[in-house]
Amino acid sequence: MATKVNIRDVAKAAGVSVTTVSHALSETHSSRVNARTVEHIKAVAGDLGYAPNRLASGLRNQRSQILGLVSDEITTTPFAGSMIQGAQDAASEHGHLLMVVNSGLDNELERQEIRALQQHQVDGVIYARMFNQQVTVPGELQGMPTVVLDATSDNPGLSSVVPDEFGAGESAAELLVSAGHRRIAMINNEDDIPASHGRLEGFRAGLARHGLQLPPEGVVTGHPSTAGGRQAALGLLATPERPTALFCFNDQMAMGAYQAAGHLGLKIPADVSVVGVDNLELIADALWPGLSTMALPHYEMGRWAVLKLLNELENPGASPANEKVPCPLVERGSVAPPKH
Amino acid sequence: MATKVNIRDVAKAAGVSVTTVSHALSETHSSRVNARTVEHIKAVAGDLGYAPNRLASGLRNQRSQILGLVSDEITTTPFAGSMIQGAQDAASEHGHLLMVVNSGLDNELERQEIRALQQHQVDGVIYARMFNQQVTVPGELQGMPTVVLDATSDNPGLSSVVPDEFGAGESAAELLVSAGHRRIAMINNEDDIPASHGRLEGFRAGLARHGLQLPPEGVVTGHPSTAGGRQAALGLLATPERPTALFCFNDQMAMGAYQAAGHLGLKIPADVSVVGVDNLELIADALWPGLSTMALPHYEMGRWAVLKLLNELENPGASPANEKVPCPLVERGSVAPPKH
DNA sequence: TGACGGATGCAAAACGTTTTGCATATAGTG
DNA sequence: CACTATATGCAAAACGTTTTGCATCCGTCA
Repeated sequence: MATKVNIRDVAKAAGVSVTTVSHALSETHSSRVNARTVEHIKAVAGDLGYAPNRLASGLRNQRSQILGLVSDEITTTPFAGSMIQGAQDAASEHGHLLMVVNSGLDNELERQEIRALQQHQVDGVIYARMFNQQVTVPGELQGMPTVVLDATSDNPGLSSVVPDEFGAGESAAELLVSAGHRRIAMINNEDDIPASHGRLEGFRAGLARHGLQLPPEGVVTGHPSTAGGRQAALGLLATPERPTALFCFNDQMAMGAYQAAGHLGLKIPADVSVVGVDNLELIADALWPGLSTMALPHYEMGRWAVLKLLNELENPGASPANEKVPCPLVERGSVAPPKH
Repeated sequence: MATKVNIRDVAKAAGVSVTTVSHALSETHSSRVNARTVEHIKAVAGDLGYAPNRLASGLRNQRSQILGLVSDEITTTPFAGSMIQGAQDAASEHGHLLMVVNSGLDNELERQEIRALQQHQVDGVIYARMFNQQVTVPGELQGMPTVVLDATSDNPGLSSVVPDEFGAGESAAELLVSAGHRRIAMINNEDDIPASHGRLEGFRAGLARHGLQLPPEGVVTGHPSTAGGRQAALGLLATPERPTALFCFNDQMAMGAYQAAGHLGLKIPADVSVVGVDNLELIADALWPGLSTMALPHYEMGRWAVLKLLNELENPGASPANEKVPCPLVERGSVAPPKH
C-alpha cells in the first residue's frame, strides 16, 4: 500500500502497452499475448504489488463482484456468524466479497440498506432470516438476482434454502426409539412457524415407522426459551407415567428440561433422555451431561445460498431451486436406554 | 431496478445538463444551482428512482465509501453479531457500507482477504478480534487507515478500543461487598490474557476499597468454559469455610458454578451468590435464577471503532486514541445477602 | 520478389460520476 | 445606455479498467 500502483505503472515498468497488460492478466484473453511476455508481465506486476482497482473494472464490466447479504436480527442469535461465514467462504472462493447489512425489524431501514447496496452495484443479494420462516421479499429487490436464506418466499421465482426440519424430527425419533424408549414426549414451540410443524411431523413420522404414535398429551408447547422449556418439562415430568425421553424443539428448551429434571431430582440420561435441535455450542456443550442434538446447518445453508446465487448470475435462465439441508445428529451424552 | 437509470437520464428528463444535476444533488455544490431548479431536479430524480452509481463516484473521488471489517473467528462467539451491528449502524449513519471478511486463524487467508478489500478500494479497515488480546496488525495494512477493535495493537500509531476489564472487576466487587459478602472467591481464566489480569486486578481494587483482600486461596483458575468453571467451583464450594459469593471470569464459567452448586445441593443465591462477565443472553438469561453479570459492550465498541475510523479519514492528522468502554452491570437474580 | 496469413501489440472508446474552467444571461451601477 | 459584477449552466477532462478494431511485423508460399 505504498502509493497506489495502477495498470499504467505496470505497463511502463514492463515496457509494454496497457492493453497488453490487461490481456496478459485476464484469464480469457491471455492467449492473445506471447506466453513469455505474459510471464514477464506477471512478474513485474507481482514485484510492484499491483492489484487491479475493482471500482474501475466493475464500472467497465457492469459487474462489481460484490454480493449483498441482507439479514434481520443478527445480534439476537449466535447462528448469524456461521451463516455469514458460510456465505463469505463461498463468495471468496469465487472472487466475490460480501456486503453485510442488517435491518433489525425496521422495514424502512431495510429499504434504505437495500438501496445502499444497489448504489454499490451489488451483483446479487442474499435475503436472510435468522430462523426458518415465510417471507415476502421487499419490492426493491424486484429484478435483482436474489436467493432467500433460512426462509421460504412467497415468490416462486426465487431460490431458497432452509434446514430439513422434518428430517430433524425423524432423526430424533430414530435416536430415541432405537435407544429403547417407548414413552416419549415432545416439547414444541408454541409459535406457528415451519420449524415447529416440520419437526413435529417428522418426529411423528419417525415414531410411526416403528409402530409408535404420539398421544395428544405427548405434545406440549411453550415459549421457545429456557423458561418455556423448563415449565413444559416440569408439567410433563411430574406425572406418574412420565415419559422416559423428551424431544425438545430447540436446545434452549432442552436446557429448561435439564433444569426441570434437576429440580425434580431426576438424572439425565439415567431417568430421562433429552434431545434438542440447534447444536448451540454454548448450550449443548455446556450442559452436564452434554446435550445430544440435531445441528442446524447454518454454515452449509450460507454456502448453498451464495453458490446458487453465483450460478444464477452465470446462467440467467437457471430455474429456481428450493433446497432443504439435512440436520446432522451430534451425539453427546443426554440419551441412554430407559431404566427398566 | 427496472432498467438502470443514470445521471444522464435524469438530466434529459429534467431538461438540464448532467453537470447541473450533479451539482444540484451534491451537498456542497448545490449552491451553484438555482434553488427552484434544485427542487425540480430532485423531484425528477426521485420519480425516476435514480440512485448514483457508487462505483463511478468512488472511482472519480478516490473514496469508495466502503469500510472493511476483518475479524478472526466470527462463528465461535455470539458476540460477533453485536460488534458487526454496532459497526454497521455507525457506518450506515455516515453513508458508508461494511465489507465483512473473516479469516479464521489462517494468516495466509487473512492476507488474501485484506488484499481483496484493498482491490475494492475500501477507505479504511476495522481490525477486529473476538476477545480482548494483543495483536500485530498484518503488514498489508501499512499505510491504510486502521482501527483495532476488541484488541490492543503493538503499533502505537493505531487507535483501539477494548472493554474496561478493570472496571468490570471493580463493579463485581462493589456489587458483592455491598450485598454484605465478605468471604468471596474469584474463578479466573487460566489463560494469560488482558481480560484475566484486568478483571482480577479490578476485583482486588474493588475489594480493597472496602478494606477487604483476596487471600491466595481465594483465586482459582480454569479453562474459560462451563466445564472449567464447574470444576473450579466444585473445589471451592466443597470446603467447610466455603465462600458465600463467587466472581466468575465469564458467564460460561458461572454456568459451571451453577452446576457445581446444584450438584452439592447449594441454592443460588441463598447459599451462594454468583456474578459473571459477558452478559451472554443465551446463558445469563437462561440460568435459573438469572445470572447477574457485567455486559461486554460489543455493540458500543463496534460503533466506536467505526466512528473513530471515519474521524481519522476526515482528519488525517488526528492522533490515535485507546478507548476503554465500561461494562455495565446487568442484575438478574444470582446475588443476595449471605445467610447469617 | 510480391503477396498473403498469422501472430502480436497498440490507440481509442466506453463504463457513470465529479469538478474545473469557461460562456452566457441577468442584475446593478455610473 | 454602457459597463461591470454576479448568477447560472455547459463542455470537457479525469478516475482505472476492458475490449474492439486496426496496424505492424515476421515468416511462408507462389
